[in-house]
Amino acid sequence: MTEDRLLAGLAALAADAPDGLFDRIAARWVSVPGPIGELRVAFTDHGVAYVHPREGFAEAFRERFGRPLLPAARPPAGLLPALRTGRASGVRLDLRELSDFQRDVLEAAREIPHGEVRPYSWIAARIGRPRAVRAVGTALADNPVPLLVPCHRVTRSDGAVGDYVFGAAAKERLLMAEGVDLERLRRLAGERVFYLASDTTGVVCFPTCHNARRITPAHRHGFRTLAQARAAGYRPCRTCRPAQVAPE
DNA sequence: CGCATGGCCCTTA
DNA sequence: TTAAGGGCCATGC
Repeated sequence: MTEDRLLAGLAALAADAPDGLFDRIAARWVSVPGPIGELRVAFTDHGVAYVHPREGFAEAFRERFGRPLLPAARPPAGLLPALRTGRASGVRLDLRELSDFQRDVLEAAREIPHGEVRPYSWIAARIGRPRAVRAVGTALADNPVPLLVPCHRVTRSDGAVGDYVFGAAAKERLLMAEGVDLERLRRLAGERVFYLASDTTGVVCFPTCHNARRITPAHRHGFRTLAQARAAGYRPCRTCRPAQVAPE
């Protein structure tokens, strides 16, 4: 269409423009392998701006950003290892289009370690808006850079996996590939256990916290709420910070 | 213990 | 300016 040619023309002009101009006008894209199939990734000089399955990528990008796209010769620094390992700390992100709230949500989600999960309410508390739980879900649904911001590691407080921008099934696959024992989490949730404590350390954790995984069964105690764990004399783990959910 | 309900808050139309 | 609705949550049967 003529609109596409106009955009392509603008992009070509922008590509030859002085430093800094290009990424205010356009973006580049590459096709890369991802954990759930081939992905296309758009980026600017500021970092990765968009991650989307190959199917429908260009249309979705245009709808969202309304900017021209040019193919890139090579992926941005750190992208391939980030997607291969699921640890994305080494890749820069371009989140300039987002609201402050959305950026806060994504930054909090980025703190969740590989192989672990946290509730939506944990994110809400972490960014200082403990009641904005639904809004957190909305912000994650709009995450422009899934996988790099691991929104698949945000799950529901009742133990269910919850929804995902690429579908709940993909979320489960990603988590299992990271070593999250969903079966065990479901079993615990069935017993209404959402926190695990150790009577040797006196610390209470989220079940997937790497500190919780090492608790010897004989010393492990499950709790339904953080308040109950506290009442039993446990203090919240400083690594997984379950206190974020129920401050006080 | 599964389901319904009211609550909350950010974004968009 | 307002209103509606969403990757949720806590509570109450």
